[in-house]
Order: sequence, then C-alpha cells, then structure tokens
Amino acid sequence: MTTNAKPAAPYRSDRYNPQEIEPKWQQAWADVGLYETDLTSDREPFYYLTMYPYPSGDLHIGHWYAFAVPDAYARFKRMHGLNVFFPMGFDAFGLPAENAAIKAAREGKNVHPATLTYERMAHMERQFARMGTSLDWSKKVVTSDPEYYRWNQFFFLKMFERGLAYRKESFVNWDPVDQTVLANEQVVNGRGDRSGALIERRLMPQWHFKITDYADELLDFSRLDWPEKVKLMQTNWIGRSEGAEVTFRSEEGDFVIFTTRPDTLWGVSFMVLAPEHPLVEKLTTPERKEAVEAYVKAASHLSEIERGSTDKEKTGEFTGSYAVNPVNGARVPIWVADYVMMGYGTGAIMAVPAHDERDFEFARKFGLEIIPVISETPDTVPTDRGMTEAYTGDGFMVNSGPFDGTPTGKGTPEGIEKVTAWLGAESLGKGTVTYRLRDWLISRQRAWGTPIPFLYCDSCGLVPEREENLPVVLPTDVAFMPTGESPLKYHAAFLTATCPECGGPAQRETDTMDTFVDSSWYWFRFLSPHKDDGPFDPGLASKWTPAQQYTGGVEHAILHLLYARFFTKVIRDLGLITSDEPFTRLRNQGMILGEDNEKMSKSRGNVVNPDDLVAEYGADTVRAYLMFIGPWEAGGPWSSTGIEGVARFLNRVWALVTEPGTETLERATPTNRVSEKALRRAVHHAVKEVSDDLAELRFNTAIAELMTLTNAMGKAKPEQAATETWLEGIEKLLLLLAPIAPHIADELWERSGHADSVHQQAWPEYDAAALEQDTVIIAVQVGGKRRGEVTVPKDADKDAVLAAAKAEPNVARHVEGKQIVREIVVPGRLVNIVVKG
RNA sequence: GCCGGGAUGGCGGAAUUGGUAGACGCAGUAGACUCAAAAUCUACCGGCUUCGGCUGUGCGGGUUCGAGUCCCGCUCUCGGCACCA
Repeated sequence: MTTNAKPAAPYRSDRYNPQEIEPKWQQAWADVGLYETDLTSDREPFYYLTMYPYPSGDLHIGHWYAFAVPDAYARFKRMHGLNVFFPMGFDAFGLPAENAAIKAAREGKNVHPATLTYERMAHMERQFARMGTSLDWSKKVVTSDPEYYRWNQFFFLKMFERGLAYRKESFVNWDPVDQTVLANEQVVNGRGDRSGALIERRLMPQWHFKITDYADELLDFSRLDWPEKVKLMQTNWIGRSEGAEVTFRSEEGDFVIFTTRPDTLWGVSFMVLAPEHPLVEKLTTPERKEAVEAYVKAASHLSEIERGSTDKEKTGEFTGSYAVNPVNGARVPIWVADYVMMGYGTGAIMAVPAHDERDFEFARKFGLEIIPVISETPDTVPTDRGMTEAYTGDGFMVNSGPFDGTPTGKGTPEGIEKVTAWLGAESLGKGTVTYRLRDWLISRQRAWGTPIPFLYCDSCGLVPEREENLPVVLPTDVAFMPTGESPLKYHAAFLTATCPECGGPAQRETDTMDTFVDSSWYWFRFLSPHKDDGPFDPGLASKWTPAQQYTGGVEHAILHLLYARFFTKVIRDLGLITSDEPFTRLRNQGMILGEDNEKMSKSRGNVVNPDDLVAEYGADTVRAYLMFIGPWEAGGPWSSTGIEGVARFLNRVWALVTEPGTETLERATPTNRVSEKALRRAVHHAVKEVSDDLAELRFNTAIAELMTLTNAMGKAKPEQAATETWLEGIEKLLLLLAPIAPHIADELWERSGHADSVHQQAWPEYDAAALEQDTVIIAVQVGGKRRGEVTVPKDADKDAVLAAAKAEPNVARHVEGKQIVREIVVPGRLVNIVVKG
C-alpha cells in the first residue's frame, strides 16, 4: 500500500475550530454538487431512504439521530463506489399546522397551514444544512404541493377503478377533538393517537382502501431483511386465523358464526351476537325487547376503551330466542353481549364455556350451562362440577357423537380438521380464514390534506373526477373555523363543480385523505419529483427500487410500513413496477433520552438543543457522540459529559495530524513504545473493524475502534512520525473517519496534502497479512480457573503450547501433585489442564 | 392476560456467538506540566483479600474441561396487542 500524501506542507498547528471549518466544507460540497445523485449514471445504484420528517418547525436531537447518524452509512457506501441516492423531503400535510390555523382563528387571526408549513420547512432546511449530511435536496418532495398530491388522487382513481377504493357506511372512530375519523391503527388504547381524546363510535359513510385483499401477501416477509420485531408486529396486526363458519338456525332466520374451535361444537350451550348484529332486533322477543334495546343503546354509547377493557365484567341480555345446534339439534339460548365485536368474523359466536375463558366467565355470571367436550386424558369424561376455569388445552373429544376419542386442540389439530371437513361434507359449514386487519379508512374531515377526487351529482350520484382534471387543488383562500370544522365545506368555489358525466352541477367531496397516503409511495416520487405526466418514471423506478435500505423509528412498524407495502403491491398490479416490496432492508433507530433517562420533553426540562450543541462543539462532535452513545437500534440517554469525551477524541485526531511529531518526542517512554510493525497492525485492524462495523450500522464500536487507533498512533508518534507506516496510518484514519465526522476529515485530508475531497476517495482495504502476529498470548487454566498466561509463536503446535503452559510457574504449582485427566488446547486462545485429586 | 425484547462496574456500553468478562468512553484517584487554574499528558480504576487467592454478568437449578453466551424454573423491566371467538 502506497500513500499519495506529499510531505505535509508547513504545519499549521492552529487549534481545531469546527465553527470555521464546518461551514467552509458544507459550502464546498454544495458548490460542486457532491451529493446530487445522477440517477441515470451507469454506476451501481444504492437507494438509501430514511424516513422524511413532518415539518414541525425545529430539528430536535431525535432528527439528528435519525439523519446525521445514518448519513455515515450513506457516505460509507459512496466510498465503496456505489451511486448512492440519499434524498430528503417533507411529509408536509398534517394536523399540527391545521390545528395551529384553528387556534389562530380562535384568536381572530387568519393563518393558512400552508404559510406555516413553508416557513417551518425553510427553517428546518437551514438547520439540516448544519448537520453536514450528504442528503440530496435537489430531488426534494413536499407532499402538500399540488404537483405531489395530484398523484395521490391519481392512485385513488386507479384504485377505485379496480374496486380497491370504496365508500361505505360503517362504524368509525370519531375523534371529537380533532373533529375527524381515524383509522383503527391510529386509535391507541381507545384514544386518538394525536389528540389523546376518547374515541367515539359513529356510523358514517367513509372512503376505504381495500388493504384486506392483500392480507395474505402482506404476511409474506420471506424476501425482506427486516427486524423480527417489526415482522412479528405486522403479522399480529394482520391477525390471520383459520377456523370454520357454521350456520345455526333460529326461528327468525339462519345466522353464521365464526369459530377457531369447530371441534367444540358439541359443547355449545348458548350463542352470542354483537349488539350491532342486524338480527338482534328480529330475534328479540316482545317480553325481552325493553331490556335488549336498552342494552344495545348503552353499548353503542360506550367508548372503545370502555368496551374494550378486558377487566370489565361481562354484560349481556337474553334475546328470548333460541338457536338449533346443527351438529346435535340442541336448542340453545341466543344472547346479546358487547364482548362480541361486529367488526370481526361474523359478529356472532357460538359459546362453549367449558373451553373458552370468556364464554366461561359469561356462563358463570348468568348461570348458563357448561358442557365439557374435551378431556385431558383419553379414558375419562370430565363433568362441569368444580370447574373453576375453562380448559383450553389439548385433549380428546368426548360427548361429541361420532368424534369421541379424537385427539384435538390447537397443538394437535386432528379433531379440528376432521370436524371442519365433516361440516363441509354435511353442508353445515365450511373452513374459512378470518383476519383481524380491517380495510384502511382514509377519509378525514380536515382541510389540510389531499382532496378526494369525487363529486356528488344530483342526477348521476357519486362520480369520480376525470384523470385529466387532476389535480383537484386545495383552495388557499380559506378561513379556518374556531370550531375546528373543515372550512372546505363552506368554500363555494371549491364546492361548486361540473359533473364529469352529465355536465350538470355537482358538489365536490370535502373529505381529504389520511396523510399516511402521502408517505405510502413518496420514495418513488424522489426519483422524478417534478414529472407531470405520471407519478414517477417507471424506468428509474425499475433501476432504483426497491430501496436497498430504509431506516426510521419503530413507531412506524405497523401503520406506515404496512401501508407502504400495500401501495407498492397495488402499484405493481397497476403495471408501473415489477417489484413486490418497497424496502429490502429495514433498520430502526432507538430513541435519545434525556440525561435523567426519561423521554425528552419541555415539561421535564431535559431537552438538549442541537443548535446549541453545534455552536459549542461543532456538528462533527455531535454526530460522533450520537453514534457513540450505544447501539443505534437501542438509543440511550444523553450525557453532557459523555460528549466531552468525543470532543477530546476529535481534538486528538486534529493534533495527531497538525502538530509536528518532533515536539512530542520527549513523551516517548520505554513502557509505551509501539513498533512500526505493531502500528501497522493497529492501522489494518482498525480498517477491518470499522469496515465490518459500519456495514452493520454498529457506529458505536466503529468509533471505539477509531479511538483505539488514535491512541495507538499517539503513542507511536514520537518514534514513528517520519515513517511510511505513520503516513499510511494518518491517511487511513482520515478515510475511516470521513463518514463519521465528514468536516474534520476533509479539512485534515486537505492539510495533509491532498487536492481532492476525502469523500471522493475509495474506502480503504486492509492487508490480512498485517494482522498476523508472530506470537500470541495464551491463557492457561487449571481445572477451568485461569492460572497464568504464556506467550508462544503463533503457529506453535499443541504439544509446544502445552509444554509452555506447564512450564509456567504458577500453572506448575497448581498442577503439582495432581493427576492430569484431560488437556484442552484452543489454538490461539487458551489451554485448560483438567486435574484430579 | 397473550406475544416479543432486555437485565454486564459508580455511569453509557464491549465481548470473534461456548474459550482471558468489563474493549472504548464518562466519572473518580494519584502524578507530570503550571505561580495557580483550565487544557493536555502519564498511571491506576468490579468487590473482598491474611496478597496465596477467593468472588463476580438480575435470582435459583442444570449441561460442559470451560457458560455473560446453551437448557429448565423464577423476578424485574421495556415494547406490541388487548374480550379477535
């Protein structure tokens, strides 16, 4: 390995001053367009996508963690010769800006969310510039721009054509504070995920995307390098469960129930309908009418959280009607209870209290029959006497007619399978699959979002806007209302439209789309942000997508990432792309906590401000410290003394390169000498370790290794500063440091005599031979306890190592007088002499 | 309640996946430089110790020559889901 470093020009030993060098290099990189990716280049593409931010107005330390840390990875890949595309934009629609407009309206002011949003984006872009990231801003996407959201409308129309977008009256989650409906995914513990308000259930006509059509495909993660945790969360969210539908007869008509345990059909002792079930009214007998109606009404007023609570005692009412069990003709009472949900399965269940905990609890409370039909052992028949809980484990079918003795249960599904097959053969039911996943409700009653491109025509009814009329543009001259109600409903120019079918007068839909629609395909748009005859360039998309790596917070594990996968599959089915998935490799960063180990918040007063940190330490130090805190996926607490350590490290690197070696000659002491060979080993070891670490986003250990190298170089300096190895060490150190602390690396690269930027250099290779040591230190154990160590030639054979080990005085002392039972030699590692007596 | 992750010095965290536990950094102690302080540099830095050792990776067992790492049983903690039939 040769070095192209010229003998450093007259050393300038001025102090490391990030305030001076950082703006200088940021400007230099911008001037030459260093990070503007040529998407048409023949070089191997690498699309590194990181989740674009909402324009909240201020970059906090979490943004640095999400953008400045992975920037090191983008730079690392670029130094490997890849054509890295690392774009950035803004997820610009959203409630905070609209809420601010509403708040202003309450104070008598008229502020449009767009004005706020664009001011905030401009401020954040200036803050972004100070991070020293290699983001490509030339492809910026702003989702609130009509040139972007018109393609949301385009996809909406395409989905409508294919039956994937539909309008349906259904029970929805109404957020009374934000005055809008929310998707199930946006309801957390019965509260709106943004407003925190208790969610009410309302029956409203709403637009949905049919994500359930893709439920099975969404369960396939086989070609994705994603965290197990995320895959599991999505799998659970989709909630596929196999079971059977069985038809029960009643005086007022048949109804279908869903069960995962058809093998327990002989143990049915009552039925339960959800309060919203359409048959409830018909099945209720006159004498039960009053009680049932009151119950249904009460249930409809319960919030999700009240109804959904597992610790809530079971409630319900008898309808007065009976159903007939198709397998044995038994007549069982039909109840209404809110522990059965209309939205899952068929909204009706068969209750088998002997083998279902919820049914058991209900039966005990209302004195209903409990009929055991599964026995733990093949030879016994259990009775309901003394049962204190439902038996949900595996066992053998009993009291089940032709199936008696069949082993059954979730673990041994023979009985379940046989009964399912038999139900089909007897036309009593059929095997089926049910999902927990519901269709994605995308209507929002808000004004700051993508208008849904539909119209209401008096003669033609609900009509889609024509594709050539897109975009349906959001009016900018709206007055926000203190009530929070959408001003679009009162904006005459927006509302008034012409029916594309008959040319008559029509009224526009005032609902807008969930902002998760925006983020479901934005990475395609980065490839051709201003294209006006299509959402993106299919040629560029086939070259650049799926994005090889996507990073962001785990909070998006379900919502955004599931929707993005769904959209990708829809776009594929529209014929625009051929890939099935949006992001090949996914990694999540953790969260930076305050010094008190709590989540940062203004009320706790534990917030650290990145602007202040940059002013005090410089961006390189802030970046490097964030990387050094710990594993990136784990996050961790901020430490105001910890960052000092990293600042010292960069200062040591600075001094190493800028201070003349002779000045420190007197520091050399016999105890800390580093030979040229040892120095070379340290350099190449660092190259290997840092390369491996950065490839796996282990920024913390990469920096630890660079610190180790810097310390070794510092010790070697007095004697080695004139050697080839030293110059090679400096050069490699700067190359390894470049992705992590890009400004100081480029400055020192220049000062050590290089003409072009360190960021345009090839990533260094290591020489495996340089890592070899002539001798190795081997630990010696006697009976598993460490008794000493010996230094042996690296290729010493077993006998030689053993002989050396036994010669070690302390080892000999412990072996003396004992019988050697076994000798274990792990080459290059240790020796264990097992003794007896 | 169910599912998943985690627990290592005073602190943040390392540990080639069964082979010298505590890399790197913070904090701390001592020393050098300085009139002094800061900065910087050098050394030490898990606990106990009769200086031979003993002990130590949440707790209790086990497998193994050898366990932070594997197995069984717990505790605590973080995250997800939460009457999903």
